[in-house]
Amino acid sequence: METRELRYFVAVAEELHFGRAAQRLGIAQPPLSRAISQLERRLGAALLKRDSRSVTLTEAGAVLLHEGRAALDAVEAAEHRTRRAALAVTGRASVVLATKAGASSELLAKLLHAYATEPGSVDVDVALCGPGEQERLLRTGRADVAILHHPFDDLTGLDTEELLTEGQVAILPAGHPLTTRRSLQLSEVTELPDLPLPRWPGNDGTYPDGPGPEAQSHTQLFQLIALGRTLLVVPDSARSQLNDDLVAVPIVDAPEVTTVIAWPPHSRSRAVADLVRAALRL
Amino acid sequence: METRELRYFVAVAEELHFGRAAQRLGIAQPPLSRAISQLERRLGAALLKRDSRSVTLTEAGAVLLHEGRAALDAVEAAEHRTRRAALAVTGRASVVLATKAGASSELLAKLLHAYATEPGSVDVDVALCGPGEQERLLRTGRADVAILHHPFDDLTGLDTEELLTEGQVAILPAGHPLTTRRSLQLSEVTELPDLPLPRWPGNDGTYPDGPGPEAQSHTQLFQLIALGRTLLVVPDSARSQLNDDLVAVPIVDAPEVTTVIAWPPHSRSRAVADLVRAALRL
DNA sequence: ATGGGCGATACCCTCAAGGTATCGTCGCGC
DNA sequence: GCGCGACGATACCTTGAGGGTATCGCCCAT
Repeated sequence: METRELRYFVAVAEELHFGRAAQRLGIAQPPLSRAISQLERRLGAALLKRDSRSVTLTEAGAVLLHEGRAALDAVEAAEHRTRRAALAVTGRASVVLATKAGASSELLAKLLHAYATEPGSVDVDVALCGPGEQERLLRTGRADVAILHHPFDDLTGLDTEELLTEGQVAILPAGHPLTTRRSLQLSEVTELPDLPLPRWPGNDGTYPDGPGPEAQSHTQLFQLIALGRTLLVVPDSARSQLNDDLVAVPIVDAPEVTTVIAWPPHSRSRAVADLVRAALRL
Repeated sequence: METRELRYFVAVAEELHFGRAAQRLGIAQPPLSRAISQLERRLGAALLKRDSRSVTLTEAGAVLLHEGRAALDAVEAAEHRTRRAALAVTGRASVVLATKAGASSELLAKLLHAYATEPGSVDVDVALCGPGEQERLLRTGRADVAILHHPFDDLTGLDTEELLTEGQVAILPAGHPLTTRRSLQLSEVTELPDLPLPRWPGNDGTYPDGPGPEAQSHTQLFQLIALGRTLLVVPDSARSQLNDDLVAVPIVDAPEVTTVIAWPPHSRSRAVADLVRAALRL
């Protein structure tokens, strides 16, 4: 199977529409139709059900969509890592560390400092990512290490070491009635009519429906809380970034959040190993 | 990058010889040379150093060899799993479980029984593998689950659950002086001049050099031990397969062996999940 | 009934991938 | 020191896979 075929199939499987998929791929629709049916013939499996008015995935098609995405990621990763390995020879080596913007900043600062003072350390490029984006960077080889948060991020297929486990707190506007409490239940904050949870853009850039305000950045979000428009449930360490307008109250029954350092399997990079070791020593 | 290019590069990188690689790929040498230099141009990186008498990998080339193998495995896995998903619809579904021939047979029997009695269980095809082979089957999608043994098998990039941790014993011919001992040190058995460790064929089918006898199967191996030609260091549970000719003596300082059940990341198979759950209940 | 949306088919064209012949270079043996 | 042989690169040709345009067939909505 060629990666071109996989890319074609993934495009159709995602769009569920040959015309749009072809447009996205920058080719005409007929060659795309042919490529897909050829792929189906070679695999000996129906991947799509063409229902004259709509296209749907078959069981096998759903499998190929998942596995194919992973395979395309792996190919892309091979390409990126090779390019970066070549760069490292003709000049300064560097590692790319992906981290969620605004999360674990204290831990990150300590890590960077600890690593930088090690002998043989290289430059660390920090990539500040939106939610879920870091995982993608790791899997496609655009990043070498990442700071992830279990159970929010999907760790399957990545090698990880746990760094820190902590509870979660609710971030509330100063003066809100709940700020007088010493602790809260999760159920008390998720369904507050006066403070609906904010909505984040999905991977396609659109917002889910709901009552909460649309958020783009952490600073904007904190401002929205201060204005009494929403609230937030975050790991304990985020307290350090609060100002006087905001109050944190522990939520006793929220799932624990584990901050992990993650890297792609089979990583042969000395720098990645050093970074992980530095992180474990913190 | 197309998988064809990757296959070409991996072939050359493994053979370190354009002619042989071309032969292996079933094409002529000139198009291969061209394909590789084209790949190098597109990546903007030298992958091979052509030293007029020999071909060697550059730093970037070594990275691409590793990552490229993983990517090719992922593509192959996508193909296999799709085919099997299609088969599962048109007839009986099944899972392929890979296990090392002759290892953990008791645990395996219990697992298969426990799973078979579960509601909704499907047929389990057991693939008996040579050393290291199971991992490959998993990564290339020809198997869905595997029983692996840490630290012998490489678990990076696989999801695992631990099933059993045990010490190791030396398997000696009955009557050997060491069989009178209640326990042994690892150093006492690895360098015995009268009982050299056996040699297993590598992935290429050839045997490494050394004094020990060449082994092909476990039964053959046990016979070789009984004949006083070699000895073996294996996990404790292998004792159950011994007959009167053989004696097991614990080795106190051998690394502990953990038997794990492993499956590829992102597995969406119900049967795999059920198998893992059954294994954990043992 | 009919027009429009959508995937499949028919047919053509182009270029990239593969083949053959040959060159350039470098060890090595006589 | 010379020529031979091994090996990768280059030159040039051929073919077919992949892409484009035009059009069909089918179904649903109006």
